[in-house]
Amino acid sequence: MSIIKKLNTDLEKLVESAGYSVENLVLQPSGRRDLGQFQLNDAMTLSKIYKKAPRLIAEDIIKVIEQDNRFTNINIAGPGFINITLTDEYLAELLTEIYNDNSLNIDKRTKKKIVLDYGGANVAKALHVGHLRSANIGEALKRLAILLGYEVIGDAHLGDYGRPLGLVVLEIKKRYPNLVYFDKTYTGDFSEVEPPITNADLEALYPYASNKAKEDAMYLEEAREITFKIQNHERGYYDLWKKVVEISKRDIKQVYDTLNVNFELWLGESDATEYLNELDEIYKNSHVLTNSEGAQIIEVKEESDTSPMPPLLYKRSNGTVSYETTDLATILQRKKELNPDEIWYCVDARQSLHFDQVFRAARKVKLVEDRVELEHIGFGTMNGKDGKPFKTRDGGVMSLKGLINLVEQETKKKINPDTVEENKREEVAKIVAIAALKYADLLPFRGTDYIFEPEKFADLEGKTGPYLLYSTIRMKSLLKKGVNENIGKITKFKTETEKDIALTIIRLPIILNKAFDSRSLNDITEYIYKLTSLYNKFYTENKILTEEDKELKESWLTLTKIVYDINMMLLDVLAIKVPEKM
RNA sequence: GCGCUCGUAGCUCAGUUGGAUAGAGUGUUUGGCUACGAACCAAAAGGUCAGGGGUUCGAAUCCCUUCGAGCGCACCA
Repeated sequence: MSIIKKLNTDLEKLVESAGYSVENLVLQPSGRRDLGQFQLNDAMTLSKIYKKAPRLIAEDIIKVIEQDNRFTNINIAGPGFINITLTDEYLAELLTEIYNDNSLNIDKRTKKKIVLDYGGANVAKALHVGHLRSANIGEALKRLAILLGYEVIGDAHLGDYGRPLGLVVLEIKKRYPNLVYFDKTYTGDFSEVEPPITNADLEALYPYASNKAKEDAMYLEEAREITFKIQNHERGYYDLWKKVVEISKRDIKQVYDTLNVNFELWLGESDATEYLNELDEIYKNSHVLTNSEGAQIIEVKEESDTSPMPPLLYKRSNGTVSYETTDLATILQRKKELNPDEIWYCVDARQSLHFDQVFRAARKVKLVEDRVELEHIGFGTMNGKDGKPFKTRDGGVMSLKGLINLVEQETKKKINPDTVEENKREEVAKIVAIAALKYADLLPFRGTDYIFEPEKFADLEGKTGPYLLYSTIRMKSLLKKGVNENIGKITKFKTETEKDIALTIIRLPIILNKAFDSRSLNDITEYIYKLTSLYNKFYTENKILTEEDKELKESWLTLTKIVYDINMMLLDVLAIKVPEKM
């Protein structure tokens, strides 16, 4: 159990010993730091239950708290706020404990297995700025969950199955009609044939084919037929499609690597197709499929609905499966192959209706047991200044590679030539650029839209990734210079700033829990900034290495080490790397 | 039309299981490097929390309502 949690429990017992039963007592940082470090608001809530003036209750409570020598400066203010301060000795003791065992500053949870579906990459399409959030949030949530004791399997779940692939294969056929893949008389092994296509070709092919399909109904129909052929594993088409996936996947993986995003699984929609027959059996036997305008649908309305709920499209009238259906097949696949306790989808919030439908359809036939949680972790759209999904000046989408490059140009200019060797500057500039990008992206709350400005990501001062890296490296540098000094015990504080740092440190478990429960990283990004800026203030207020009071010097170095360790841990959760120097 | 998400400082965003005086960053003005790394630190100015009503000891937060924005509403994924 974490120190802060134990503190809450202890106080809860104290309040109970005063004659009041209280649930989930929370020691909050005081809004009036001039009156105390923490505040308890429970006297006001209790007054309703016990029908007694809150000030009288507060007086009863402080009488017992005063008996506990860990607390000091206990007072009542306003309608019944109880302010509490920890004694310096006790606070110092807590910090020393944390230094010796950082598990005292984290609340582990009971282990569960989570399959996390994130990334959102599609085959034959370049990753663009819209893919940034899913990758960043998904990867960070994964790492956070692991830190808290879960087992997490991240799956890229590539979009490798729908009409886009039909379009791409069709366009390849138009341009290279003589490829053996389209030769019905060819009987050889396709796996040995390399199509003359690069990833760059694919990225250009798809938009071309997509636009053409919008104008040309015949073309669209042809693409549909090819999609159908691929889905039915027709020789040649199916094999070419597999090659396309392979080429594309290599490039996608490279961009994710740059972003420190690593998937345990690289399955795609198509990998679930081997479960389609079984899925059909399940749905047919349950008699939930109905025909509608030639298509098969599943009604997912529920009696409790207060608004219309459209049915789920199970199979299109032309026989192809919809992506609702591949998602259902994927649930079945994950159930069979991984048997998770929870399945999370880190996907754009605009798809909430889709997931609502899929989850309902899955529940309807118990594709997974009721205990298995299915959760859509939707995130907001990156909009342009006009409030609409971001487009570049010429109306196109900005590629992720392009954005990374842009930020890297900025970080390159600021690398310190005195500390970073010339042959490492390129690499360091990249690490710093990725930090800037990821931190800026994780700073707003997950669920709301935010305005995307490339310049904002290239901003390197203030509340930014580079600020955190710079500060953390400076701490490390300090610790290195003080390597022969005593470290390991905090015995005293000299300034209020140090105590603020200490109080921030012991609140870490609350932040981690809140971030996890809200499935958003902004609590963590805010917290690292808060901790770091407090430390920087302390750093400029005091000269640590030349301090003559030995105990104070040891306290300061120990405090530095704790902050440094927390920063390293949290930056790792955010999947942000820290360079040696910058 | 129905539904979802929102509206907080010039700009970009936090804060919403109801707590005291609504916070950051940026921008503007100003001060601090012969000092452990100045991508740093400090200070000032900047608010009708979209408008109105309600609930109560207390509302940016909960309820109602008006206005405004974005998104979604089966044969794309």
